[in-house]
Amino acid sequence: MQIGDIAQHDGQEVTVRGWLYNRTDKGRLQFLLVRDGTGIAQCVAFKKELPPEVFEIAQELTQESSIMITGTVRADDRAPGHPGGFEIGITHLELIQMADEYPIQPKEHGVEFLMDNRHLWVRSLRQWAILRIRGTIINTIRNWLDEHGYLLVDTPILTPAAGENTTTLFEIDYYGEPAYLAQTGQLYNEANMAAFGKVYCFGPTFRAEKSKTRRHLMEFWMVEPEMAFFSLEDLMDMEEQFISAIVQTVLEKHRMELDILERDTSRLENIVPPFPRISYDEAVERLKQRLEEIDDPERKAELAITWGDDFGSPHETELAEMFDRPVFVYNYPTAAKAFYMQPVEGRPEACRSVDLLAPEGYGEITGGSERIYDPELLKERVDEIGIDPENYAWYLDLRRFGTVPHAGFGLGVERTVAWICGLPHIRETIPYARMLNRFYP
RNA sequence: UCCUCAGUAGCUCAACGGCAGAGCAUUCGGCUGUUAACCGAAGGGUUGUAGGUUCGAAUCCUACCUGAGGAGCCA
Repeated sequence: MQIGDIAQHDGQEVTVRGWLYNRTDKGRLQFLLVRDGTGIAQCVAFKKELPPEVFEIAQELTQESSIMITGTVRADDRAPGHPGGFEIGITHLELIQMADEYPIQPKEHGVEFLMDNRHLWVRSLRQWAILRIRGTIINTIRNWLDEHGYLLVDTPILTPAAGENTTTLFEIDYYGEPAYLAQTGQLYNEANMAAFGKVYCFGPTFRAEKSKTRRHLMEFWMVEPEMAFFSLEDLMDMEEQFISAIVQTVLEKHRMELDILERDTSRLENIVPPFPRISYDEAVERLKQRLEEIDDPERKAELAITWGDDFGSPHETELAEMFDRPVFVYNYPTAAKAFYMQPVEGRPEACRSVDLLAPEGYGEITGGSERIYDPELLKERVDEIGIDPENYAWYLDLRRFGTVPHAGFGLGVERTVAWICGLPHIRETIPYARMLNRFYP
């Protein structure tokens, strides 16, 4: 039996294989909290009802010892667990291994200690809940896209040049040539888009930025859809459907996990289309208005803004707090964005780009745009920013052979998990976080 | 890279210029309904590293190391 299905086994004799999560020693009565990966169940051993050698094992079990338990499931309101309300009256208990003294206790620990013990920390209840939700989010991303006519077309991780010129890359040695870990699959996506219409890539992405915040990882997962004949408006329509489906699926499948995380789910129920849409111009105006209401000089300096500045995270948080669901901000200044973004008609200083800001201070979870499809203009932009056109020859080629208007975006999986789970830090949203100065274990 | 804060028992913390302490974990004893159980006992320390001030430093000063929070950059 799997503990997750315990309610369907009331009154039956079952066998559970797993690990001891915690034990309460009441002398002739032992409460064993056992986890098997699908849930946690209380197993009860009475001295009177068991052979002495079996009870003795129950009495001596250490935290995280591996065991096999046979017993009868019974409903009992007092029984803790996930799901709770049922417990197993032990009739037989077999020890697989008596675990050494386990470092992580069911109590508060510091971040450094927990990260050093991440290989064990993933067994803990909160981490179990988070990573199960992550699994569902990833699964939903793929299902939704597959069901809506998108084809998964993988893009390379080892690449010969920068995807964009703006961020730092991890360089590696490729048989004597420099190569870089991919920071986006987007340029390849554009080639694939012309072959399959609607495509997406989904994989790890690497950024060697020296970022040290609750929102950054050096290695993170990103899904990047790219669609032929899509306008910026089409893109926003699609994104709000897509994001809403992810949130609603988690709500449907993971009430128990959200409960473990003490997530306020009323904030998530709101996440349905349509999402508010404001232009960058309007966003700047709203921030300026907001600034007039603020007296604290430090806060004022943080939120100061003039047209042309990219938003920092204080700006994003402030904007997002004005709405009860994610908000699209579109038409950013061209100078603040990547070279391949389509200019706004008659207004070259702004481009057809759109970021989606999550509520509750979680910041940018998607970033996308219409791409330049005119070959001359794209060539101009490549020359302008001074990157070597030779590295981009194949990319420029795409505009010579049947170029079409198209658009796409990238969604950061970990930021999405952090937002949906209501976590203060992104490091718990990925099994093994790679951060500045930390890549063990 | 910049700013701020913190490193004391396996873990979480106290002691803030005068004997190095508690809870949890571990070991031993007690308890038939615990929810991070409880009660009693025991073991456990080069106070991050190096230097300095002082009769005396975990405590004050300097440098370094490690970590955390924030900024920038971004998903």
